[in-house]
Amino acid sequence: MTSLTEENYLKAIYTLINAVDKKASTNEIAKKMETKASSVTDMLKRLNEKGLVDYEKYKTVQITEKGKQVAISIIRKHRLWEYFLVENLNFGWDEVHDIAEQLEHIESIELTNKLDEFLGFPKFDPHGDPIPNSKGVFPSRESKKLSDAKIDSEIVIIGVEDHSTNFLNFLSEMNIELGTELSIKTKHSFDNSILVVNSENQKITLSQKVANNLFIKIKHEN
Amino acid sequence: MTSLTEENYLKAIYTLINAVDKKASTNEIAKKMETKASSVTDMLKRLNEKGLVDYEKYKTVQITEKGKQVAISIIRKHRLWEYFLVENLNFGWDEVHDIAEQLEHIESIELTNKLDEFLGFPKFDPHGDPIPNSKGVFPSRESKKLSDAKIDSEIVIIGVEDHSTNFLNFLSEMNIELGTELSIKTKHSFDNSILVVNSENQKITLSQKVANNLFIKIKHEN
DNA sequence: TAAATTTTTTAGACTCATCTAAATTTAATA
DNA sequence: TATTAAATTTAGATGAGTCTAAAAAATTTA
Ligand SMILES: [Mn+2]
Ligand SMILES: [Mn+2]
Ligand SMILES: [Mn+2]
Ligand SMILES: [Mn+2]
Repeated sequence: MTSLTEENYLKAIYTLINAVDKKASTNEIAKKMETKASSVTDMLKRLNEKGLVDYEKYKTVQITEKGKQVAISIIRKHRLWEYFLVENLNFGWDEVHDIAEQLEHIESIELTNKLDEFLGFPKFDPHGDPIPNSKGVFPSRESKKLSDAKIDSEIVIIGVEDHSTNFLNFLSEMNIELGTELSIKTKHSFDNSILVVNSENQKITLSQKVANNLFIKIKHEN
Repeated sequence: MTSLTEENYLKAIYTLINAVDKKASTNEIAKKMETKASSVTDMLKRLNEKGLVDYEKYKTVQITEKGKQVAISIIRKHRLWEYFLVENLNFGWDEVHDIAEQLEHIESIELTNKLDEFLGFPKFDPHGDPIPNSKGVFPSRESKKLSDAKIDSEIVIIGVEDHSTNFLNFLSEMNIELGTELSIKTKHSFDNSILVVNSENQKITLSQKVANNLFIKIKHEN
């Protein structure tokens, strides 16, 4: 039995460990969980006791296979529910995260799998994040960023790195969503911003920060 | 803010008060909540403090308008989710209650209303229980029991009083579900059992206990 | 390497929700 | 009405999860 709180800690630890150049230190976990470092220490002891993490004091924590499976299962549910909310209930992609934060803790393997089937076994959620299957395996995908795209190439937006409502709203204003096709026109070397053109011939200038937060698939490299 | 636990207590108190010949005594609440009377007393103090119930010690509790609205909102969510699970995810009507017990606590009025819309604003859940609308109003319905049906009348099963998996399984074995049409043939006075015939000419004998747990609509009274 | 700073852990306290055992009040019965 | 029984509340304890303040360890800087 894992409590709602334990599940949230495991998810945070898992994503911290799997992010580049980040480690699951007490402070990092506290920041992600919006709690205090002392609370994290308490929880790490408990998770260690339950065999969900390997923890020795003053050393950075490692997640066990058991803990990893819990984390992946929570991520699977989160992303499936987000997909449901956007595709079936007509929510915007910027409105679903908080609701999915609640739904991801509903405990019923049968429910998760039937939901997956009902949705048609989607591989990616509304933000382009991969959805692990019922065995916990993530679909693979080349993950290039818009900032890596070459001039004159044609690309499709397939995901976002930053999931904040702020960023998603900004993209909507720029007429960018998942599936949007863009041609790369110019890269300005003085600020690394990129000029792109969409299928309706609109010119859009995107800052390096924005380009760094967009995952793409390359259609053509001229 | 109402916690998950408070919501469950309010739902229990509400249904106890609205059931015939039952009052929301400490012991009754404890029985329904599968907890101890002393825990109930603690919770009643807290709910009273929050203005969700009117409670004075040693007197039976009353629910306030505020508490009633919370309870109805939980019931609304419970029944909408049950409907979704049966209609969209292909669960059986005997499998959905426990999952709905979890889903009913998801907090998002927008989600509830969008789910309602997605489902086509259903009026009754898979067990025939009325679903309150977004304003908390229950659809009305004549609620006759099968045990009240007259000989030679034709009726439709529209609901169950007993929601236990046991009873629902039994009904499935008897080929009875919501919408099943039956003709009342004989009432045996010595044990009050009823002989009915379904649309496929199957003869089914139902005990008084069963007949007392089935809500019906009358189609014909010959 | 020693001092200063940052990170992490511990100690102790708090809330929510629960329990058992005992005390109190209410209801039933003789 | 007095006694007994049942229902209810109080007292005190526990566990999960959190916090602040202080101590201890690790890291950085001089
Ligand atoms: Mn999300
Ligand atoms: Mn997502
Ligand atoms: Mn139910
Ligand atoms: Mn129901």
